[in-house]
Amino acid sequence: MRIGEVATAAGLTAKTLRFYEDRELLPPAPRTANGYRAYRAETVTRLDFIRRSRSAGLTLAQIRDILRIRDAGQAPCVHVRDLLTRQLSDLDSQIAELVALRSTVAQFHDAATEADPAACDPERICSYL
Amino acid sequence: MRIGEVATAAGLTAKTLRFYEDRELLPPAPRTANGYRAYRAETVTRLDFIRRSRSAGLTLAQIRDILRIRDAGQAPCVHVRDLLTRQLSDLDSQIAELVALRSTVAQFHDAATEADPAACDPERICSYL
DNA sequence: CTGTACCTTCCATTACACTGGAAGGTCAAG
DNA sequence: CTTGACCTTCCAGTGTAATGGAAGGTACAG
Repeated sequence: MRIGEVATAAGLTAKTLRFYEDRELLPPAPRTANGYRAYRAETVTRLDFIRRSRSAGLTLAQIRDILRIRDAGQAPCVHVRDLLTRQLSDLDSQIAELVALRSTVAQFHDAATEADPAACDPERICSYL
Repeated sequence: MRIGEVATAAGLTAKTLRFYEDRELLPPAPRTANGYRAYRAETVTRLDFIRRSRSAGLTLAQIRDILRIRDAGQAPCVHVRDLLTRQLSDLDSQIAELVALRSTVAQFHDAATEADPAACDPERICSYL
């Protein structure tokens, strides 16, 4: 399969596949006589895995590490479990941060909605913030 | 006041102040005979405003726009109110996205915790994802 | 022979807010 | 006279995941 075929099958672009090869998520593809990349059909499966992992919010570097373990012939279970645990707690922190920010902004917003524009002190630039 | 003094007073670095000048959050500072930037004490107030705005999650471009309005002699109230309204709804979307992602990851994580590593199919790379 | 649809590499760019470093000027103290 | 702490400009890089485009090679149809 040529790069465009694989890309279409995986719902990506040829550019992205070359980029993934550069980032070592795909092994260097064997080439045909004219220099075109020649992929096996399993590559689509691998790209599906990458897509699922991306949808779990894993970075390309994290996915690359999982793939390296699998490519070394080992089961990446333990690694993946740890990754997901960390990902969960990262998400919890991020959500907590955003919720806190939301409440700060909501306060500013309430102040801005209720306050009297005439009370503004130009020195302070904006009395709502 | 020289740049280092102002930076220290505002809890920033001289680099950041030059960067803010470049991004037009600070007007070009007047210079002393030797070319050093000479700031008035009010600059610290302006930087405090910038800090408060940053802590509300506003971008430097948004803050720059507020400052432009104020520098033009007008009260930026209405603009700020709109900005905060949009900021609130942006935050709500972001939080919703992260919460959804968290639930996806939690499912993967539960699968990874309960599943049997022996059931892994190397072809699929990782049966948890 | 030409058009077109592919493919190749390499370099630059996007958004965000800085940060690092090079190369050099200025000023007061010791 | 040198050391050290400042200051100046300008260029490049950080991290993320691609995307855009130039310049050129390949394959096949009409």
